[in-house]
Amino acid sequence: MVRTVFEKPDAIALVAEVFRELGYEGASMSEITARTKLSKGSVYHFFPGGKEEMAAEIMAHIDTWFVTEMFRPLEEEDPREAIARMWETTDSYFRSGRRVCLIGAFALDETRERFPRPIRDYFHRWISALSGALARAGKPQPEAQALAEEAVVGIQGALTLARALGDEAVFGRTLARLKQRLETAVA
Amino acid sequence: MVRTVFEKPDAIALVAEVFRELGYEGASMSEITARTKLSKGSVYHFFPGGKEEMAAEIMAHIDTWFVTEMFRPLEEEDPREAIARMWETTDSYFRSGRRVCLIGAFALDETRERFPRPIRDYFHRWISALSGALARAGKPQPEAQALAEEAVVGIQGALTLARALGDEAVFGRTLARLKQRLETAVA
DNA sequence: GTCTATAGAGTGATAGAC
DNA sequence: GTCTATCACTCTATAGAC
Repeated sequence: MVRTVFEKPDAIALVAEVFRELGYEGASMSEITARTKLSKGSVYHFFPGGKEEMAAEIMAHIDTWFVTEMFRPLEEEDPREAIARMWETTDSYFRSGRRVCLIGAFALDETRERFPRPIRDYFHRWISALSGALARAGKPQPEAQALAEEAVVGIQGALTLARALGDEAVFGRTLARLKQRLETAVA
Repeated sequence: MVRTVFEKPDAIALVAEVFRELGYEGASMSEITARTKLSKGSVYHFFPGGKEEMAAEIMAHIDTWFVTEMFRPLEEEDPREAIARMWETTDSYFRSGRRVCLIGAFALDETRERFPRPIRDYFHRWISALSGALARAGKPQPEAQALAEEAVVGIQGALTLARALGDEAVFGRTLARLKQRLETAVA
């Protein structure tokens, strides 16, 4: 019998991809154990609260990653540089449109009722971090807020369309268009 | 024993709302029968193929509705009028952002693998109908296609954000912005 | 009475929890 | 692995339209 030792951060990342691909209801325990190679014992060792705890920890993990890699730079560093890096981070995180937004997917069905706060906070912070950066780059407040909202809306929509059309190019075109528009706005 | 008689179109519409709210995997037979008041007997009478047939008929029903109310007008009628009506139809169909796009939600998880064609065709036809209308209104082709894609991307993104933020206003703002942009483009 | 659509208990399989 | 609850689905009795 071969025993593989997992660390909790690995377990979170592995289970996250199953939820991302199948959604909350679609991610059955048997699919989770089959796809991750984690045993049922390991899964309940890491997540005594079961599926609900797995999803909560995954969302917290995603949120922490975005705060570190994107939101705090937008809030604290040179705004033009942070915005430029945001497009690269977005493209690489979502694998140029091949990976969906787990939190966006959770928002669409009743999974939202289980986790309203983390879902709301994630998008709210993205928009407000970007809006703040645009404001520091010289854009007056109401337009900065509108542009930030347009960008996050566009990213989510492009992820949906890329999956629906089976054509990731729509994601790249959308990012390029939004990047151009924000650069023009703070030029 | 009280017997309620349903017609198939009513059954499709009732079941559609359950799928729309819960997603494909989340819409269990017990939720479907509980929420629609259809008995299991009725459900399997109308949809002998079970859940898969229900979802297929629901998507066909949605597609037919959009073709009649939106895509054919965009393809055949006065383009400026049809585009103006498209914004009203979109706002009313999605209940100003309170109702999600079932086909968009299906695209995000493995449900897409069950119904790749209807999902792809729905969005493809929306974009190409709108692109054609913009072209007939005088917009040169490559820009018409890009604007149409931007509009459909924005609608989908706004539906996700409206649900995620629990704030339907983002949907109204997005529709207003896109409407303005397309009108400016063909002015 | 006939026939079709509905009601809802019952089926084996599989879910999540432990 | 074991548990119970719930899953998708089947089946039979019968209500109600003719």
